[in-house]
Parts: sequence; C-alpha cells; structure tokens
Amino acid sequence: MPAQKTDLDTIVSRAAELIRKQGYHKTSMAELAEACGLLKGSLYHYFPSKEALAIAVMGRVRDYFEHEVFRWAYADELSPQERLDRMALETERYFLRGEGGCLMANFALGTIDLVPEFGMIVKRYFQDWIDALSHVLRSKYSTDMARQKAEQAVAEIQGAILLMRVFKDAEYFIRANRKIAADFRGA
Amino acid sequence: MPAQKTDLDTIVSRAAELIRKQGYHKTSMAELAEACGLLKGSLYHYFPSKEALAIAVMGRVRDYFEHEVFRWAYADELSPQERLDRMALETERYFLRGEGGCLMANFALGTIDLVPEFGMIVKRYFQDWIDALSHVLRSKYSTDMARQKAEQAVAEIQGAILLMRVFKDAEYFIRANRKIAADFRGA
Amino acid sequence: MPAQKTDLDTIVSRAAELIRKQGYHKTSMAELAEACGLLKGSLYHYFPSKEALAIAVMGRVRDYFEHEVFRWAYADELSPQERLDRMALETERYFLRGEGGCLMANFALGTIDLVPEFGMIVKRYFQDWIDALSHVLRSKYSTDMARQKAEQAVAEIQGAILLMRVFKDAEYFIRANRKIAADFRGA
Amino acid sequence: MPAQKTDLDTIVSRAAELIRKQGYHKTSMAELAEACGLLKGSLYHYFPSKEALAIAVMGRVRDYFEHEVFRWAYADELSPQERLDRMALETERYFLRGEGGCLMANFALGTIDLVPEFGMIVKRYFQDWIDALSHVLRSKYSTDMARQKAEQAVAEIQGAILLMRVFKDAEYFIRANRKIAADFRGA
DNA sequence: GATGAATGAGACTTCATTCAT
DNA sequence: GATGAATGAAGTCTCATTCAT
Repeated sequence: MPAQKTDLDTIVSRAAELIRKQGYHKTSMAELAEACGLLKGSLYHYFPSKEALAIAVMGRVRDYFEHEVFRWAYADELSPQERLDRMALETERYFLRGEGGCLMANFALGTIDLVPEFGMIVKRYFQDWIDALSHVLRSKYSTDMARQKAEQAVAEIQGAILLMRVFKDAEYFIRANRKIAADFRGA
Repeated sequence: MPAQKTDLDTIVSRAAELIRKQGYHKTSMAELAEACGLLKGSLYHYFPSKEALAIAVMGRVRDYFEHEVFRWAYADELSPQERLDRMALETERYFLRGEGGCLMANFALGTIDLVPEFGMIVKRYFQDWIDALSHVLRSKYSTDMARQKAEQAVAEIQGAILLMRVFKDAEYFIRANRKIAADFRGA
Repeated sequence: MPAQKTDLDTIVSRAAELIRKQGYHKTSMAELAEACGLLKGSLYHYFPSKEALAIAVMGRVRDYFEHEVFRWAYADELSPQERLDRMALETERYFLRGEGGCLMANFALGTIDLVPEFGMIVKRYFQDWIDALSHVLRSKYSTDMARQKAEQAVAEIQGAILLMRVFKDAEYFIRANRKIAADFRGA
Repeated sequence: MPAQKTDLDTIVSRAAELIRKQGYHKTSMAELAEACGLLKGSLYHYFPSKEALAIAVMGRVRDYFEHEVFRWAYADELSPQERLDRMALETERYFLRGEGGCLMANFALGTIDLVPEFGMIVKRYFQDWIDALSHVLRSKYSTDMARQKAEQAVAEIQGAILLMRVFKDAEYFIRANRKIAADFRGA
C-alpha cells in the first residue's frame, strides 16, 4: 500500500496483524505493545484504551477495503467483468497475506454484543461489501437478484476463509473468491 | 439460581450455550459455574480444567451433529433428496436455537492455534459435515464435483451464520441453508 | 466492641484503620490486603471493588457511631447532662484510638465529588451527629438554637481533630469534645 | 488579588485551584498541566517534581493568608474589633471563592505523614492563624484565654468548612467565620 | 522553553486453579 | 461432592518522571 509509515500507522498495522491472528480478547495490550517495540503502558500515548485501538484497527481495515477493493465496483472506466475480476484480485491479495482470517469476522464473533461501536463498524463493512458486489451485478441481474447473489458471494467467501483456517489450505478461499467473477463470465 | 440437576450432561449443555454466545476466551469459569448453578471451584469436580470442559463441550456439539444431522446423509431408507431436506431441517433446528453463531466456528477463530486438540476437533467437525453432504451429492455428481459442492455449501452456510449475527437477521442463514437441497431438487 | 471477629469483619476493621490514617486514594488494595494477611487479589472475594470495600468501611463507622455514640442522645433513662457526657466519652474513646483523624472527614475531602454514594454516607453521618446533639440540647434551648449549637459543636470537634493531627497533640480534640457538655452544665 | 500574571504565578494559581478541589493524590501532573495550558512534560520546566509544585502551591496559599488575612491582626492603625472584622472579611473572601475547601486541611489529611515538609508548612499555616487571632484577643483576654479562644475559632472555622462541603451550604462556614468578631463585639 | 514519546512502577481488577473443610 | 477462601499471574490502565528533538 502507499501510506507513509507514520509511527501511529505502524502501530495500527501491527495491531491489526496480531488481532487478526489471535482475536481481540486473546490479544493483550502487552503483546500489542511488544509487537510495536513498545512497553505495556506506552501504547496509551497513542490510544486511550484497547477499545480505541481496536476501533482504529477496524477503521484501517475498512479504509483498505474501501479504497483498494470495493472502489473497483464503481470504476466507470472498467467493464462489469473487469470490475469483478479486479475486486477478486484485490480481495485475494488481502486475505492471502499473513495468517489469520478476516479481522472483521473475528470481531463479529467475539465482540459484537459487547461493544456496540464494534458491531456498527462490522455491520458497515459487510454492508459495503455486499453493496459493492450488488452494484456490479445489477448490470446483468435485477436489483433483487443482484443483492441476493452478492450476499451469497460474501457469505461463501467468509465461510471459505474459515475453512481455509481450519484446514490450513488456501484453496477453499481462492475458489470461493473467484466464483462470482467466474459465474458472471459464464452466465 | 436453579441448583437442581447438576449432572455432567447439564453442565456441558449450559457451558455450550454460554461459550457459543460469548466465545471461549470471554467466558470465565465463574460464569460457567454460575450458569450451572454451581460455585466457582465446583466445576473442577467434573473437569480438571477449562480446556477439558471446552473439549467436552465441543465433543457434545460434535455428537449432536453426528447423531442428529450428519447421520441422515447415510440413512439408506431415504432418497437423496429426502436426506438433504432432513439435514437442512436439522441444521436449521440447531442454529436457530438460542443466540450465538456456530460454536465450532467460534473455536476455530479464537483458539485454533492455541490448543492443538481444539483444532483437531474443529477440523473433524467440518470434515464430517463436508463428508456427509458429499456422500449424498455423489448420487448425482462425480466424486470431485460432489465434494466441491459440499465444501461450497458448508462455506456458504457458515458465512451466512456470520451475516445472521452481524445483521441480526436469520434470513441469511435460512436461505443459505436450504440452498443445497433446493439446487439438488432443481438441477 | 463486641462482635464476633468474622473474617469479613476483620477485613473491614483493618481497612478502616488504614484508610483513616492514609486516606482513600493513598491506600492501595495491596496495602489493604496485606493489612489483612491476604494477597492483592484475595480481597475481591469479599468485596467486588475498592469502592464497595470503602462503602463497607464507612458503613461500619456509621454503625459504630449510631450504636455507641449517637444513641445515648436518645437514652430515656438518662438526664440530658448525662447523655451529653456519655456521648463525649464515647466520642473520645473512638477518636483517641489509633492514629488518623476522622475517616468520614477524610472521605469528605477526598472523594465527595467523585463517588456520589460516598457523599451520601458522609452527609448522613454528619447529619445524624448534629441531630443527636440537637435532640439533647432541645431540653434547654429552642429548636433553632439547639440545632445551631449542635452544628457548632460538630464543626469545632472536627476542626479540633484536624488540629490534633497537624500538631500531634490530642489536647485540641479533647478540649473541643468536652465543651458542649461543659457548656450545658454551666449555662 | 493583585498578582502580575507571571507564567509561573499562573501555574501555581491554577494548580492551587485544582488541588484544593480534588486533593493532592487525586490530581495528576497531566491534569495540572492541562489546567495551565501546558503539556504533560512541560510542567517540569517549572518544577522538578510534583512535590515541589505542591510546596510552591502551599507557599502561595501561605503567602496569601500572611499578606491578606493574618497581617490585619497586626495593623496598628486599626482597633482590635476592626482587625477581627477585617480578618473575617478576608477569610470569607478566600474560602467562598471557587469550590473546594481548605487546601491546607486537604494536605493535612492526605499527606501529612507522607512528606515531612508538607507537614511543616501545614503546621506553620495553622500556627500563624492561631497566633494572629491570639494576638488580637490578648487586648481583651489573658494570654492563655486568648490562645484558647483563637484555637477554638480556627477549629470551628475549619470544621465549618468541612460541613460546607459536605452539605454544600456556605452558611455553616459564614456563621462560624463571623463568630469570633461577633463574640468580641458582644463580650 | 516546549514538546510528546517513552518508561517502569504500580494501581485496580479478573481469572484459572488449588485446597482445607 | 461441594464449598468458598486463597492464590499468583496476568490484564487494562494511570502516573510521575525523563529525554531527544
């Protein structure tokens, strides 16, 4: 990605990595700090609480998807097919990087009923994803059908990310991720 | 504080409920004990550790699916279509009960790299699910195609369970869950 | 005092001592625990928080004054003069025990705007004190005058406790404490 | 007050306000800095430690009372009655300003056994107060009686400041504060 | 002189676990 | 078998203080 590695940016980035791998509750501020080369209490110069750090982390992931993945759905200069291909490519680039599954899914399962703001962010992330796919699919399907196919696609990708972690085999994800674009081409 | 049946089965059942809702790391032994009408230390008469209790909980879920869901895939007296229908029905019965998503998925995301045995159990659970669907689908598709469709189905159901939690709308799950049987009927 | 030395009772008692000497904010749970022969976290078996412990401590002081000091104001079998004498005696017995000034005054200065419940308890303590003195003084003075003299007496005693600490000389307190009874006798 | 707004003077002034309200232990250097429009570390350009700042704060209060309150006790151009009246007036002016009680009493209760120098300053403050009143009262009473009345007056005023905070009613203080001068006039 | 990052000790609190009763 | 007291490690967070810039 672009982005100058501000200190704060590095922290968020490292934190994202760790939380993605271990989950929010299993990752301690001490671990987070250590991953940034800081001591336990030093993180609090950047974020007033673990929650605040988590929100920054989620915001970062959201921004990434917005700017690097979802936006291709609205790229007027590309054909619908190219848009789907590009989205799949960028999605792949993200989820095959490092270990750990989908950070947003992690938050969804572990914290959604705990911290309302977390729930909001997670919801928006998935909504944006569905909206993006839906937007492209509307070039070929009815609004309802497009939305339904988009939802199915997101669900299948997320489930496949889970299976990828469980079986430690990226194929599950790769196949699911490419399916929408392939179906679109084929249909 | 219903301090009645504190048999081992009740404990495991109550623990399963709680962990499904809150996740392994967020659920304390004290909470678990309280949910069973016991006091903090008393759980240790049944299980030597939190891990052991978790393993029992996972085993219980596994048994449930084995006996109530997956086994229909091998019910010789039913047609393939009936088998898929029955599996979908039972799957629905389980996941629409109470709140919380899929306990196994929770463990997958939160503990898989932490406690090897947890990983094994989760893996077997999903493998059995895929195997069961796969077994039925082989009546119509090639071995490879059957397996692939089974994997897709499990992925989509799991992803839909996630969306169900995120959007607090059971429709995502219901639609995904019924899809394999519907496709089978239609194809 | 009487009271069986329940463990819990001992804890509250030791905590009261320490907080009276050091103040709420300067006294840590570790110190408190150590004074009880416990470890840091063990206090939490008895009280869910430092605040809860503090409330118990304040409640204990309040009970003590209610039963050992203030109640003499309402002892029908005694003459007004005897009541005042008795109150002064018991007040002395309390404040000359150990070091540290008035626990309630400590809370008043350090926490009153911080924890609403603390403020309530402190307020009631001083109100009860004023009411008790007031009740006796009404045998000789008008209601208004009695109340005013009672307020003055409590103020002077509290101020004298302060001076006792500052100058490390109990005379300040002793003289102030005996004054109401002496004035009553003399007037 | 006059006081040129030296930066350092402002700092001490703001710090005094805050510590008076919250107490020494509850007030952090960060809060203190913020109240001065500075950042955390910048306070250390003015004072090498929190203790040093506290000593400056106490010194300032002491100076204030010396020059604005106590000195009237030694104002040869005034009658004893006028001196007492003036002292009461100035005392009132100070304690009715802002919230919070008597900063010196706060230190007395929270830090007296912690930082010896704090204890010394507090002791001198109250000694000076008693001396000042005592000096005026000697015009009418014996040395011993004057001192005793002075001590009583200071105690009652301090106690009344406490009640003022507890009951959030300035009347307690106002009445106590005016009493010496009134008694002097009446006697 | 001012800043803000960094520190390390220590605050309150939680928790899995043990054990005497 | 059940209890509840006790533990000790670990977790989140605060704070006085230092220091390079």
